[in-house]
Amino acid sequence: MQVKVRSVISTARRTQIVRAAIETLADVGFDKTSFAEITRRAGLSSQRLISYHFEDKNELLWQIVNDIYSDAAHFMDERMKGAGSALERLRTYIGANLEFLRDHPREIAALTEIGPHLSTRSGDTATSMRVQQPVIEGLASILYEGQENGEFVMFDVQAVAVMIRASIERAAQWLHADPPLDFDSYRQELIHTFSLTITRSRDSVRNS
Amino acid sequence: MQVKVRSVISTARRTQIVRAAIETLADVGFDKTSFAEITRRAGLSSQRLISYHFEDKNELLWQIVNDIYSDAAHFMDERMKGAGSALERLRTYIGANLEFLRDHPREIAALTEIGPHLSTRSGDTATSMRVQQPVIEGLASILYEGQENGEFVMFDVQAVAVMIRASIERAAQWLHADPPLDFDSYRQELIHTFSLTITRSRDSVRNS
Amino acid sequence: MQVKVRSVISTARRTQIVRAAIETLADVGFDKTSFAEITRRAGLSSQRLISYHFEDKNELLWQIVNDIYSDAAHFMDERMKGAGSALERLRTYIGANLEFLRDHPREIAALTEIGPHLSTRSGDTATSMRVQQPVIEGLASILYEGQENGEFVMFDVQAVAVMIRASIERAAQWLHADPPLDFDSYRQELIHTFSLTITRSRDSVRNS
Amino acid sequence: MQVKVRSVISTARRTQIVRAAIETLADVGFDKTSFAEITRRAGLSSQRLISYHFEDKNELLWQIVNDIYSDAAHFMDERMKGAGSALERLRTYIGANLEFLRDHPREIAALTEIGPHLSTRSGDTATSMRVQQPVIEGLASILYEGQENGEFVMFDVQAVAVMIRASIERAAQWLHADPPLDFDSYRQELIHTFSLTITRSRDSVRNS
DNA sequence: TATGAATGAGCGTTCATTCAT
DNA sequence: GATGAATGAACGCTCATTCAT
Repeated sequence: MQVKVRSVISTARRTQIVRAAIETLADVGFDKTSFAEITRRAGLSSQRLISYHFEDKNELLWQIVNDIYSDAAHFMDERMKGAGSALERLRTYIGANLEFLRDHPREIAALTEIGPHLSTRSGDTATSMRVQQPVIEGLASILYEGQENGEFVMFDVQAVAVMIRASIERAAQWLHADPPLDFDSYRQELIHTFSLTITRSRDSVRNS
Repeated sequence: MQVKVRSVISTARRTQIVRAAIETLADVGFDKTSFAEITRRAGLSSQRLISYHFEDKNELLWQIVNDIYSDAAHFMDERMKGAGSALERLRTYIGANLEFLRDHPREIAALTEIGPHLSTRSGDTATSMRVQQPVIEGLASILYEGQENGEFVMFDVQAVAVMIRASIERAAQWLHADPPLDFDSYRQELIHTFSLTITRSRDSVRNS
Repeated sequence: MQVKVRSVISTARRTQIVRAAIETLADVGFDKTSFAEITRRAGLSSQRLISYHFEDKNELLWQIVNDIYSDAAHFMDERMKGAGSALERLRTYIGANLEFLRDHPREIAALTEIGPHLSTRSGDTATSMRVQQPVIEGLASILYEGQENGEFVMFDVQAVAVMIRASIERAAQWLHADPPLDFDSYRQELIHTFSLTITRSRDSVRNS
Repeated sequence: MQVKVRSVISTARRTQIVRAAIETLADVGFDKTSFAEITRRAGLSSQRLISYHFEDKNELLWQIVNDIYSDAAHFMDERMKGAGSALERLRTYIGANLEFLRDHPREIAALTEIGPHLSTRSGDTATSMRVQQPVIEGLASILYEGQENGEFVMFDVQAVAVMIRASIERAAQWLHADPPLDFDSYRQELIHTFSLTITRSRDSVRNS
């Protein structure tokens, strides 16, 4: 796999542009995030600077997504280090995720805006599913682990993973809504709810 | 408030256009849903027909949203009729919602596409929050009711309502993903999880 | 086959634009013939007028080519009417072709400029060969006819047809060069040369 | 006239670039032959390398043309050495020209692409005439010679020279067309046709 | 009620070239 | 001798909308 070597100065410029693009996306939304608008906000000398440093708009978008995902992954790894049992891992996972959301509202907003507009590098129709799938799987692996070692009861891992991710991600928009969701309360309810459901047998109550 | 009177023929045309717009949105996404594209797909005589029957693009979008919400509301009302207790109402609410999602994939897809692009009539920055707020409140009222009559324990209603809505709405994209989520299983897990959390006291287990 | 119906006014506009495009191509060459330049020269109110009346640049190009070919075909048909024998037909063909070239220098210049830049409607790589092939075949049919009825001797029809077309078409640029080619003299030499070669047996002199 | 002195290494680089440019022109045509594209194909380290070694694009184009013309001239000189009479010289001229075309398809393709885009060094509008004029004159001198020593009859030398050049040059595109022109047959017909016309008096047959 | 015609503003992208080492 | 970085100008094209019947 060919890895492009970039100079220090080039990398710095790319970082600057990515930063400006994130701010622009968060402020005015995807539709109005044109190269011209980014240029304006970043105070770049020319719009051409962007197309000079990025192959095309899609490459810029991917760079943004990757940068943010890298940050998030690094943050998560740090937090997950101390976690032992599957239950503890799950609680840490949820808590850390919510904290990242809370502390990086603009990055998350940018991600949300970009979501539906990502094209695969080969030009195929984009599908945000493809980006979310591995995220779901990461969470699912924690749940499987708990089931295997007997910490958790049996349940539909896929379904529960989707619910947890949905509940985490949806928090992003409500945390900065007006009035905002109460962060600590939401985290507690979220952790409580899913700790409960994965530790209580489905035998007793069956519902249509 | 001024209420516009429309002739039968005008209403029929609007319906036709709304239908075509929904199909277009579901097929090609928001970005490519131009008046020209809708015109093409609907076989309309002129693109001008759309701007004649709708003030502007935003009005068309609102019409689509309102039409679909009306359908959904009507469907929900029918299903909620027989439900007695708050718990039963909640379970019916979740189940009916999921069924509507499953049975109206194209309408939901259209709604999803439109979501981030709705502007208020006054031209202000759009906020999908404003559309979702009353939906959350509708659900919250069921939860409050259960708490008041002692069916449910005390918990953060707002938080739980958000989680439930998130879990419902996120189902839409996974139900038609490849491979798809198992509908019945997802419904069961969803109902089970939230039935559990609203009936079990938070006293015992406190988590960070 | 779907035939687009155009209003009188639309057709007039298209004609006006095609005319302006021909003049522009003849004056400044293909590279500088942008929509903006055509707009300027034609005194159009907006560059958008062109993309309104033509699907894209390629459609405009094809319209130009077709219009000129139609004119040429009509002119040729008129002149060929009286011609009887194959030899007479060939001489008329050559003479009429040269006259059209002489009398329509700007159209020919436009055609020459467009030549290498035509794309097939399906977007495939263009090949000027595909446009020239039928022209060669039209000429070849005259030569075959003469061979069959004994007016002409046997020779490589394809080769001679290519030479005649080359000699005709190349005249276009020299007729308006500085100093210009002498039209009457060129016509006479051209007709003489090929009348001779198609009526003299190849038996006697064979050359490497 | 100022003659630029170039180092060995500089000359080698120029040659490399010229070669890459020829291949690019032959493969993708003039329009897509940008510095960036040439750089890519040649595996050059930077697009800047081209503008470093060549004043501007036009100088690169002229270098290509001159290089190819030099090759052709050298090839022609070799072949023409043995030819004695004017007729023999003409036949050799035609044959050798066609062979060069056949054996250097990519160079000829490059030349054809460049043709209409050459500008004079002073920046004036290009004229391919100026490049072709001396070529015509070289051929015309053979014809004049034959007329003067009585080998050929009297005819319009300019006209016949243009026809011969046209017939030679047009062969280039048909030789590599699909299906291709038969090379040997075309050469024979070409030589036969023009041998004939320059040795037969115009007195007898006069045509309109 | 419907339509054709027109339009200004904006888009991402491409180009050869220049600046500064 | 070579290079990275930067740049203004232009391109074809798309958009929702307005004008005028």
